[in-house]
Amino acid sequence: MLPLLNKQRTPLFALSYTSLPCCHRLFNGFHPPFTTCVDLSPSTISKEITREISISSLINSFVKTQKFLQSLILFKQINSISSLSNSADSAFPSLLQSCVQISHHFYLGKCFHGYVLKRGFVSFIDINVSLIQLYLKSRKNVDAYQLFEEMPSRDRTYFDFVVRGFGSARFFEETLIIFEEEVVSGFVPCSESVRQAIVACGELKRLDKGKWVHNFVVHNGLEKNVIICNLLMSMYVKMGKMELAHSTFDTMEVRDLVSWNTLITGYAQCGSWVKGLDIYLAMKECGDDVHDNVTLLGLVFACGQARNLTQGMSVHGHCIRAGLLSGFRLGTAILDMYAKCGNIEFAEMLFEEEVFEKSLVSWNALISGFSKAGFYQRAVMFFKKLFMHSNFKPDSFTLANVIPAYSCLGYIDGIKSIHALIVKKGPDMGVDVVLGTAMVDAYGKCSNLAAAEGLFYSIKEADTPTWNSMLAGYHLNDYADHGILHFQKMLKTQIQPDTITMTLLLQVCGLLESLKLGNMAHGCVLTRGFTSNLMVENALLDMYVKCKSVENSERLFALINVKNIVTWNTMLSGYVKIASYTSTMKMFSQMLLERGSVPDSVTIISLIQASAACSTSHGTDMAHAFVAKLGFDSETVVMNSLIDAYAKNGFIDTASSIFVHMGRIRDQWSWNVMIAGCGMNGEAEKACELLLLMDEYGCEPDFITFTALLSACAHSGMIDEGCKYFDLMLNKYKIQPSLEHWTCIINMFGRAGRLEEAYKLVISSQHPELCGVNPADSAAIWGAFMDACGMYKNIELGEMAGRKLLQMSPQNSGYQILLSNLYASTMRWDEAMNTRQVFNDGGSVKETGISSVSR
DNA sequence: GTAGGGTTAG
Repeated sequence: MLPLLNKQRTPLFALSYTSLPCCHRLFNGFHPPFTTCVDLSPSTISKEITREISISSLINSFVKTQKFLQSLILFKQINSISSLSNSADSAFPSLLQSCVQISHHFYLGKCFHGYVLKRGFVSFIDINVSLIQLYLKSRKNVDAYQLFEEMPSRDRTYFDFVVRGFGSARFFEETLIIFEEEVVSGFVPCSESVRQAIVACGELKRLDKGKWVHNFVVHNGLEKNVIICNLLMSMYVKMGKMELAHSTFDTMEVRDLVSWNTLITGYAQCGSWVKGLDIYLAMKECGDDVHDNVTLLGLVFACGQARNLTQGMSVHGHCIRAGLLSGFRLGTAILDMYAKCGNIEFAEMLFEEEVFEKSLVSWNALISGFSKAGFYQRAVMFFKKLFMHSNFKPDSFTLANVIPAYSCLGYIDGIKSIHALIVKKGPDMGVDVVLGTAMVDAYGKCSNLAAAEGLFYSIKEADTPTWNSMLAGYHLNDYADHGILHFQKMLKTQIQPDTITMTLLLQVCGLLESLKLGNMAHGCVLTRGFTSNLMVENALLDMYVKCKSVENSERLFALINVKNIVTWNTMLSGYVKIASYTSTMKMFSQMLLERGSVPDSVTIISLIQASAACSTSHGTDMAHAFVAKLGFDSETVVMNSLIDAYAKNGFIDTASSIFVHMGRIRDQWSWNVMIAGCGMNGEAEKACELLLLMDEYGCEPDFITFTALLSACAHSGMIDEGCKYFDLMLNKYKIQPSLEHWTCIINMFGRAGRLEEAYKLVISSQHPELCGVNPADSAAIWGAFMDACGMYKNIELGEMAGRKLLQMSPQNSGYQILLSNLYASTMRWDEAMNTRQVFNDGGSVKETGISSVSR
């Protein structure tokens, strides 16, 4: 085997490589390890080598015995000796093989490519092929393809090799091109190449090419090849062309279990689980082959996708009878099926009782189940359990499953620690889109838009859901203008908007209450053909409702053929919004007549609001009775709305007794609504007591609680109390004051005529580091102060504030209306009229952002 | 060759 490697000669090489860590391995197997090392000069090596052995043969021997690193080291050494630099020429194919086999192959390969070019060997088949292989292994498809193009003479073997190479490296575009070129050049590709070409068509979803390859198969008599036909079926399945997959199946001369399984799982994956089951039954009847766990896996998946628990349980029974439950992946699939069908307790039981071998995927399926069913605490608990007490390490699936649980619980710290985990050692965010998307969504939900944006722009392969998540973040945090810009940016990319994008876009338009933008979005919905989707239609309806366009919403409502509860609720809430209570009632009666429309808590809330508003004395009582009759009295949201209605109509005692009765079903909103109710009814002291009680009951106040409390104090003139709670909000609860808080407290001082103190507050609100007020809010705070000046007829201070406002945003015409009000308050009518004239010429109030305060 | 778990929404 190694005629040139004689034991007496080998010390020469061993000694010259002693500085390398592989020294011991170098001649392992040829002779005993060396203990003495003497440094030899290159000239000595040179003499020794040329005298005794052929370098190429030695290198080849190394490669044949899989001593790849050694072969490369030897080459490097030889190459540094100029007199020997050409003596390894015939070992180039072997050396390239070594590059392919060991790590850092790309850099080594680049080096060798240089040598190859220098020596003019690039068109030697074995060298070209090895270089291609090398580049493919380093994922450098462009370099590899260039080598293919530069190859002057190509035979069938060469083509087949390159097709296989690109195919198995999953560079499908190139695979297909090279395969086509092979056929066009008049060669008949081997069956392995045909297989690769079929797979490539499926992955690229190129139906035209797929049919062309199919045709090739038929014309070359390959349809007897079961594997090829199965692959053709699988290709059609991947393209969603089940009818073609089925017809291929029908024309097959020979079928095996894989053929049946491909068809069954194909139907299962496209949602036709009934069809999948039919095929399964047909297969049993044929007696063609006995099903295996892949068959059942397909069926279980189908039931899970279809959320068909009954059928799923029957398949489960089948698995038990067939004794396949503990088999390959089946246990996890069944667990997942139960979780998807909402039977999460059973899924947990399967998991805990260990009826099958658990894998990381089983953990992930369970965590996903909890997360989707809204059991966020338990999702987090199992995640922690996996992290601390199992032998598995969370992967990107685990994280993507637990992230929504964390964000729905508002655990920003949990989100941040997962982020740290990803950055530290986890999957690369830029590569894993789904995980990145989940993180963007989570930051959006936790109102950390800066983090969400930072992440979003770092995701290289952002897809539609990623863009949607960012859009959802803008919507959720009231950044409507950013949302519109985001959508416009999206249109400039290759990423296609889907129904969710359109829904979010319409919501953003609703947020802006801009009919103009809404109409444009409507146009977009029409041109992109999203009108047949009920979710989009409901969002469209909601947009018109939010823009208070009764005419458009009624027209659209009439056009929606199949309505669901959301459609009705949107319309009902719309009528409530425009105070058209008789229409609300009429629509509700109409809804009850419609088959299949059962009111839910959202419906009832609109009803309560309408009844309470149209008949102040009895309306709320009637609604209350109705709530009890329909059994909604255990629904927190409904009862909160009832408290609100009673309080708004001045029945604070009834509101209070409902609140007390609610007991355990009270949530943060119940407390907020009750505190606000007390404020409205002049019971600010009671509101303050409720805050303390809320804390005792373990319910933490939020910024809404303080909005209610501050306005209660403002209305009752309890300035010192108001200041105390403002301080509490800032320092104890660490809540950043919003525009509403600032205007409320300035208003409070204004009413009491304590303008100096109000002024101090305005100044303190302007420190961005301290309070984080944005420029638009800042202007609005000055506006509120001007209002306060008007109330106390302090023209001098008011004008000063006006100048400040003008200086801050010269484009903003809103300040003139405030100024005009200020003059009017002291009956300086001429000045008031003049200022208003400027305003009338100046444009719309809506855009100023001040109008809400001046009202 | 067929093959279990993930993000976005009314």
